[in-house]
Amino acid sequence: MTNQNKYTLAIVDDHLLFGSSLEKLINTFDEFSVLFKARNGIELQKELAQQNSMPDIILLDYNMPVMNGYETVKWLTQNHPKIKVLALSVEDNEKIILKMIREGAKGYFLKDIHPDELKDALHIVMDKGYYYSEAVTASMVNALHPNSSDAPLKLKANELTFLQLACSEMTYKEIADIMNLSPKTIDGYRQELFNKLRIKNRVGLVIYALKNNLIEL
Amino acid sequence: MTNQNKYTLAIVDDHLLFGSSLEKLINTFDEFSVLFKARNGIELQKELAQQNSMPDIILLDYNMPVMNGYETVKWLTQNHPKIKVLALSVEDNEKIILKMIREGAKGYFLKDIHPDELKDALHIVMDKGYYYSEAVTASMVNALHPNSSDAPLKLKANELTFLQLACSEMTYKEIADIMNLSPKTIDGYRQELFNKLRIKNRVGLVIYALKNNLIEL
DNA sequence: TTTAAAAATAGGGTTTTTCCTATTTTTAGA
DNA sequence: TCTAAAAATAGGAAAAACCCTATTTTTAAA
Repeated sequence: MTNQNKYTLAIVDDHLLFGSSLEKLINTFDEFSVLFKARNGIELQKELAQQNSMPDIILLDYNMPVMNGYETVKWLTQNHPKIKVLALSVEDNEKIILKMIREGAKGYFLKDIHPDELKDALHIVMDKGYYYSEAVTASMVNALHPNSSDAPLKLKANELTFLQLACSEMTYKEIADIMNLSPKTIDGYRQELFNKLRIKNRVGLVIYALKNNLIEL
Repeated sequence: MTNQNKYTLAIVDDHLLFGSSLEKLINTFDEFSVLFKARNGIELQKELAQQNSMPDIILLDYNMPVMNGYETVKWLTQNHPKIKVLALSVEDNEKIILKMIREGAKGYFLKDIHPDELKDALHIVMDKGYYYSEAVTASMVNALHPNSSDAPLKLKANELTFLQLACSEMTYKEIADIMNLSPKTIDGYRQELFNKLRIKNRVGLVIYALKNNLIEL
């Protein structure tokens, strides 16, 4: 296969070493070659603007500091719908997977994938237009099965404030003073949150707040 | 340079794609070639046992599920002191850096290093025996500057277990059952920890555990 | 084997948290 | 202005958490 006929890729990853290494690997594949690399979505946009030919596939890391995978794939599907985006991540996180696919990614795989599987995936995505591994399929099945519905669960402003203050060593009485409310009102917030969040005690509150990034440590 | 004269490396990383890619990259360096790869410390031990020549350098990922970077470098410095270990991680975490260096790693760098810098690092480590980047040096300086004293504060095994269990919605009575101790003993641990950690209540325990990576969320 | 230190257990009291249910006040819309 | 829903407040009581001091058991070392 001549170089002209190869499918071209772009790699978007903030880990230089990984990006460069992956480039070498892909260039050993007969039918693929790397057109360029970028460190984040912004750099990608610049590269695409000054490139005279578009890549067929973009390998996109989810975890990037500047313009992350989610924002980037969103931008790509709007501005370059022909380019197939494959999302890449270290995390086997169902939410991320679904988010990326909803936004238009044609596939998703983990960084511990075997190189042969990557090669297969590249072929398949050029062939069929998408590549969904078993893990991804499983996630989608789960998503259609809203058993453990993970609705964002909106908290009212006061509830949130209380929740955040509860993640400290203050007593509820002290929290009531700070919020300028009766301790009994605070007690109401507490009970309401216990019910909503299906938790049993104040430690549950702290854990919930942490898991949902409602407080910083 | 003939293949015979090249310095040899081993790569230990649980992310297959990264490991394989990195291998390709390193094999493009004139003076280095990859002898073998492993996915964790256990696999590395097996490989070393059946290999007839030892690698000059081992590139070791810190984050591995089975036998992690810390344990692996410890084992290596004891069993293969001649092999130079370079630790590799995505996290710019001072504690990890220092831990690895104390255990005998000859260098540490982040996965967003530039390939050229990696190449330089490999040369330097073969030349001088170690490679400490600016980031690492900064960490060491900080370590010698115990301004914000972060004394590790050793907890006894039982205290630690209790602390971890306390970061749940269990009552102390339930924790006592699990640990097969009297609730009074648990109460003793609690009080002891409150004094040691200068905290006032159970929420303080949870926060302490989180801040010191004693529990996962 | 003796002994001192460490670990575990106990008693008992105070405070805070947790859990009901019910009433008053405030707010927003008809 | 009237009214229903939401928010705030209250009382009371059981459970859990918290605190201090003291005794028994276990452990390790002399």
